[in-house]
Amino acid sequence: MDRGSWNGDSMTADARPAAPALTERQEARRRRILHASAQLASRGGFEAVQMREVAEAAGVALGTLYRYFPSKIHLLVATMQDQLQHLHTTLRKRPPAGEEAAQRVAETLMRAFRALQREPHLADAMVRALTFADRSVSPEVDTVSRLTTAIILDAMGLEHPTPEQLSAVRVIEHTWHSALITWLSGRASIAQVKIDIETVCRLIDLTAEPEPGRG
Amino acid sequence: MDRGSWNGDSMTADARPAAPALTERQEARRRRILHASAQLASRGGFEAVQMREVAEAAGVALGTLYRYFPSKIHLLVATMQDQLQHLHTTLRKRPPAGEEAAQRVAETLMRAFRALQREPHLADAMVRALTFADRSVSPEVDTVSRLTTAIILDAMGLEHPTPEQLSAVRVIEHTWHSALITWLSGRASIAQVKIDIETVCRLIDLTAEPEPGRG
DNA sequence: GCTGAGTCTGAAACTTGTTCTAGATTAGCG
DNA sequence: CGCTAATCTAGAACAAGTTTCAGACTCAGC
Repeated sequence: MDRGSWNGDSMTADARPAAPALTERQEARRRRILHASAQLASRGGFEAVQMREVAEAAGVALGTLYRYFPSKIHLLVATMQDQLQHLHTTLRKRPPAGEEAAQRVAETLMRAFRALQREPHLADAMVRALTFADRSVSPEVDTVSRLTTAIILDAMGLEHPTPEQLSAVRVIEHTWHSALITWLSGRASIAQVKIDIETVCRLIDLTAEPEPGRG
Repeated sequence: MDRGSWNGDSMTADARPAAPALTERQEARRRRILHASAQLASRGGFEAVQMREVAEAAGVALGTLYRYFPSKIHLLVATMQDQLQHLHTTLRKRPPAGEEAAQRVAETLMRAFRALQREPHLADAMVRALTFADRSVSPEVDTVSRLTTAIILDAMGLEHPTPEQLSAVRVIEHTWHSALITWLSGRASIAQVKIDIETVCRLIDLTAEPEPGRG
């Protein structure tokens, strides 16, 4: 059971060694870029996020954009990181209310899903980038994955998941991403996504280890 | 220029009407193209499948390639269709031997997985195309999905699945695609993919309904 | 065999992600 | 303040997917 050494409390998902303390203006540039990216994505999805337009909207030269984010995929995955962090904070303020872990996870994911429905184009851009990412984006995609895992574990209310439970969580994540894709590409309805999420969440019950002293 | 009327003919149950009786030379061209695509993909994955190179390797003009497959994604999804059909035939010759449906499905998917491992670059190209496909490729992606469903249902040995079981199959497919992606991008090991597949296949047990009658 | 519609070819053009270059600006430092 | 290295800018250039077009070819029907 190796969980790596990341501590789940702080929001600094800084798993990259090469993050040498940006100046204030640089931090501002970075935020402008991410904002422009999200804005363009919201308007027209993956294709609408064109690097020249992002650069212009962010008031930054194309070369600079590429210095901050080495590819369009990197940019969109970073955008997703941003949005997920937002979601995580929101969710922590109002945790799901179900009695069973499976219920709570399903509710959490459906809440996230509804948030995505409000900006389907943005969802499209982020999810497509996430699944299209190749090895060069692995660290960033991994960060997103860890964030998602954290959100699900939060909903389950688990501090020390068993390997079995971690596997169930991974499967839930798989289903979550893939179901999103089928919805985004118009091959599955919202109702179907809901059913799939509820179906996969039943896996949690299978791995629910009877904790000593509980029930 | 629209190719116009394809409706005058017999209405076969085949849900692929976009192929109005190719001549022999056209069929040959199509096969050459798919072959070239698979070959280039095997060598260097998604990026190595360059439309100009596919055209040249297939001995066909670029415009012709685009007439047969309106985009690189269409081409690669069609390539996947081809390979899946192959796999399906192979699997039917030697069906999985497990006693439980869940076992058989897991075995089937692991067999498919091993086949993909033999051509990881090809797998990369096909799976990336599949998940990156947008709405314009929905029909083709759907065909692939139905093929996959058929393979899984075959392994389960089901003729008339319940909606619940179909949902489980969809979740298995989700997991299958997404697990493949994490493996291809180097974020999950082969062992982990195996565990995830086995985990999700446990869902089948949950929906295993006794054959005669329902509660 | 001749014709006309549809198809194929070769090549150029266009689009958008990415890279490169030369000069201007900024940040850190003595 | 003045210096130097790093960063930023504008813009050209390059790469690969896609589109377009004029002309050559194929094929079904006469």
